Amino acid sequence: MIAGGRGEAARGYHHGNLREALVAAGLELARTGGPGAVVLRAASREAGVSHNAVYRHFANQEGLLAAVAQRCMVRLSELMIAGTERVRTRDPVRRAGARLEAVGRAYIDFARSEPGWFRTAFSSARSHADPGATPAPDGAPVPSPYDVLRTALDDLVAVGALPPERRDGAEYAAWSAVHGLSSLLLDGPLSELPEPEIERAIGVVLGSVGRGLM
Amino acid sequence: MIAGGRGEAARGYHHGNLREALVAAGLELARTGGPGAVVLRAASREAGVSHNAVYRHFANQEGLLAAVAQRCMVRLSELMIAGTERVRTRDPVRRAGARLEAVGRAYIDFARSEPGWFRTAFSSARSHADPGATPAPDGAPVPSPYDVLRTALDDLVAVGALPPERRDGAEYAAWSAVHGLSSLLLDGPLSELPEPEIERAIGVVLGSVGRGLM
DNA sequence: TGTACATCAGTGAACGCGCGTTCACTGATGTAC
DNA sequence: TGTACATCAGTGAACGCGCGTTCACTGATGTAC
Repeated sequence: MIAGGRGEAARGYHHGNLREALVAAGLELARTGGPGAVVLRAASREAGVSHNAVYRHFANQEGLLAAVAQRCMVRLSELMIAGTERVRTRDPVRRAGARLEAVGRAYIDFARSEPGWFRTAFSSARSHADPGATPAPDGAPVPSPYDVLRTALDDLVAVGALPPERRDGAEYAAWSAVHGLSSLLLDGPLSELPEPEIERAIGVVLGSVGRGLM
Repeated sequence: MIAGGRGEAARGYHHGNLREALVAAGLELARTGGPGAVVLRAASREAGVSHNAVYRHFANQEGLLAAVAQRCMVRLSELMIAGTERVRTRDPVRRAGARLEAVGRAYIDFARSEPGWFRTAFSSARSHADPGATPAPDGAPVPSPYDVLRTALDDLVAVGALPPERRDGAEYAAWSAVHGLSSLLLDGPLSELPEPEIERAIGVVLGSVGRGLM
């Protein structure tokens, strides 16, 4: 009961897990304000700590932002994985197709329901999504969104739904379509579309991805 | 020789065309630094004028940025139009297809060659690309990028290359793919791809757009 | 078990920065008579 | 053609803001003996 997470107890001079608290505060800031809102002083304020305590755990503000961005990327991955796992279709061919669609839908859902996090995930100049697995928040490695997409495409080939000669580069097409729609819905002209039209656009894009691969 | 544009002459107390000079300065700032670099004081500095003179021509900094963003959007439109006009194919069906591809390629080229302008064009919370034609820099109305894309798709239907029942919503699919690839190449993980692989990705995406429509 | 001491994780004050915006102003321009 | 005056487009000083970062510091923690 003493050393527990965020409770009042054991909050003496030493915080206990300030790094984690700062990332959590940064996530809260990013959620509403996007990457620009992840500022050092606000994060430390929210963590209840003087602002230069941050330098004990991060090289500078950029380091904090990078940690927050990576966390956002992990959340995206988790949602994509959860999406594929929710598919219950029995037929292998149809299941592989449904999984690819679920991956895309999860991506777009994340962007729409958590725009601040989505923008933050892609804010750091240099990628966090690209290289294989990222060290996860709780220790277990989490595949990148890119990995999740690749797996879905590989499965499509395995069940014979995607011709092997079309597999090469297919991630570019699928990823671009889904990422582009997400961006346009958040910051572009499509942000003003009424909800039913948005749903239709999502359907069109996901459908076109499927057909475009064949 | 007296009232000419940017020359030394006739630069008395009154500037002559300060609004235009400020937008030009803003464009220069946006070109290298993106939307975040379009700050009031730097723009007025570059225009050789005290910083509060800006308020004679724009309500505030946001107004200046909006004007710059709109100009970026117009440039994108112009490049897309120029791209379609460069197509020389005779056969109507193949020409319509080549034009759509040219539109997409121009879009991606703009993003890659002028990333600051591309980001600025899509920076304003509310759209500048969506509604019909925008009042152009020199007076003549310029169709929005969206208009250009629509025209290309309509042509595709007109020549029978795109089934009419596929026309509806087709702009979402095409635009998303091309915008998504542009974004991923600028700010996402794809920014680290070697040049030949980037070319391949562009080819894959444009090809998939074509197939996805059919 | 007790003590000395190194290390670590915080504090608090201060720095300089560029920003957007407001204020009262003044010099230039153009128009009415 | 000349003059009075309103309007307009700039100036210059000042405001308050929150930011990132650095400095010298101090209280807490853990370890060697």
